[in-house]
Amino acid sequence: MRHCHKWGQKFQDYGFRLTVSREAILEVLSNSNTHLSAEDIYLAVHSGNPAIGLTTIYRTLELLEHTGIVSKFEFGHGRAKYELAEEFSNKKHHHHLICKKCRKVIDYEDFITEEKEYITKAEIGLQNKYGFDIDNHIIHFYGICPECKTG
Amino acid sequence: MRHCHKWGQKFQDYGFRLTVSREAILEVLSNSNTHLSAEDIYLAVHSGNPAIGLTTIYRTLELLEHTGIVSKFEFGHGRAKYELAEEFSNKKHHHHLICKKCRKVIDYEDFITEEKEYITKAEIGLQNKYGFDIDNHIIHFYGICPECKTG
DNA sequence: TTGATAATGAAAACCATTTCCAACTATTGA
DNA sequence: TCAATAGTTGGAAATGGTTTTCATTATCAA
Ligand SMILES: [Mn+2]
Ligand SMILES: [Mn+2]
Ligand SMILES: [Zn+2]
Ligand SMILES: [Zn+2]
Repeated sequence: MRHCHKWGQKFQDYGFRLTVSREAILEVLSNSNTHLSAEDIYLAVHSGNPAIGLTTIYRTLELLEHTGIVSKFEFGHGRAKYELAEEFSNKKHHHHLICKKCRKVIDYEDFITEEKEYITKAEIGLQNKYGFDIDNHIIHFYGICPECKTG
Repeated sequence: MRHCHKWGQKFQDYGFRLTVSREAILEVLSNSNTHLSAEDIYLAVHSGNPAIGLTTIYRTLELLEHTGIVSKFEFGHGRAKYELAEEFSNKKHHHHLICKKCRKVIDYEDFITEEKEYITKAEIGLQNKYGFDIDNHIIHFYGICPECKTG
């Protein structure tokens, strides 16, 4: 095992090999504090290792999402965005505030205590009523950001 | 004014013409109680009026979303889904429970009282802190449905 | 080493959505 | 009534993010 990052073990536990490309992609994701598109990651990885192709980025992201190491978001802007999952990130549990005009996405960590209370109650109730095993949720607020209001 | 549907007025208030195609599309949307893709709507509309093209479906849906008559959802399954907005639908305020395996989407209206309490507080707080004008929110729960668990 | 299996890059395919454009339709004002 | 104007339309083509294909290469266990 090359590195002993927290994600490395989990990834290998799934039977996947921790290759140079895959580590480079995870490196980019953990050094970023925003949401990255596949192309963003491709360009960043490329500067250190130009041999890595875009196909590998997509394939790796699929595995990382499947293993729960990264979270994939569709904000409705035509391309998926990725970020390290809560468990592997230095970011806290957060949700998203999205400007409908300029498409800016803000991470916010406010009101998480109140949220947790509501989410927990809803999850338990929905699991009982609909028989789902719920393991994830998404909350997005949509509006117009201050820059777009005045601009 | 051909019909006096609640949406007709709003649509024309925006300066758009209420054409046969557009009414046909709205008719399909209001007779459905699930989320429809552009192609779903195209096929349904086609049975009554084969002259209406897919391009018109997309164009009309864009206008309807812009005027707030329909809501557009990206569940992450490759195609957008549409449903009549709360104000024009006979459905109540609801959110979505999504199976990660079979991609089934369940509308639920449970825990809306508790939700409203949390959402209102968060909206006000976020508007103050980040200066956004928030007018919409989305809550999705992801998990595995009972059929996919046993199947 | 060796052989089996997994991972890779480049090019091509895919496919939902958008764009273009020429024809058509509704509205307006002489 | 009749243009002139502006809005709407369908089909074909283009777009662009993502996935598939396939031949080659890297990894790992024996
Ligand atoms: Mn985020
Ligand atoms: Mn719904
Ligand atoms: Zn903005
Ligand atoms: Zn299912």
